[in-house]
Amino acid sequence: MAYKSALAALADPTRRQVFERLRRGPSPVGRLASGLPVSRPAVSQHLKVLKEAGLVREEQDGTRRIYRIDPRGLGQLRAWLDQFWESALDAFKAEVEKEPGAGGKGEKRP
Amino acid sequence: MAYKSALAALADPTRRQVFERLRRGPSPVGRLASGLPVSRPAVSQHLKVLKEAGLVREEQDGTRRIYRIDPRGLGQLRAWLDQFWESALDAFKAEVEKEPGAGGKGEKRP
DNA sequence: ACTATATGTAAGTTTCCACTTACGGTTAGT
DNA sequence: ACTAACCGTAAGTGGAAACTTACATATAGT
Repeated sequence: MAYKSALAALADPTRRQVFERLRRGPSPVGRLASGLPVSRPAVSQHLKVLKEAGLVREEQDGTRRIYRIDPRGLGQLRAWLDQFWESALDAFKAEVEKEPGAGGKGEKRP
Repeated sequence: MAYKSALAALADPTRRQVFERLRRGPSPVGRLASGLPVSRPAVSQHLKVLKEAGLVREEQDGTRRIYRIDPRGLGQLRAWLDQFWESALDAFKAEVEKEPGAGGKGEKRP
């Protein structure tokens, strides 16, 4: 049931920027904050939300904390999405089979 | 770039309930609203957001509007997620290969 | 034509959240 | 021990957004 917090976390634009920046590899907080239009404490708060959603992992290295993407939360979100994906495809297939002869409104060359 | 609005749309709990209810098949607005803890106009507003995000489709049938899940927005969201999925797996693999002999902290049977 | 049903929209309110500034804590170096 | 660097947390504030009530619109049936 962690897909809920993952969705809420990735909904915010700034938080998404932080997350997308981590896609290029692990990084300490200060480096993430530089280049972003918000303050460093804001980035810290965003990282906390991402961490609680299972989307990032934290590792201490001396005085800095290295953050990296955690595949766990990503996997749960993907699994949740796939449910809808299969349902939507099934429904679409069933609807196409229900219309026998013509192709419906989307007919090619009238 | 529609994955942004899709994420924002699915972040809200009530909107997610509407969307998950549509997973069982198409439905008019009134039926969606009954059984939800919010008013019917609220559901209408949520459906508008979901529609603009490409997550649902609308079809008029007499005096009612039938809503159903639209695979388009779902697909874009899935594609965006897969980028991170592959990146995260690559990074994880590279990190494992970087530690040669021992298995790190996760060693089995010390 | 009139009524009832089903839905979208406008206006207003309240709650929540992203952000900033200020502060405290921890580690490395001299 | 003292200083500097790096980071998390607390408190406060502005703005967005989810919700309700009230109103407008369109279709179907008699």
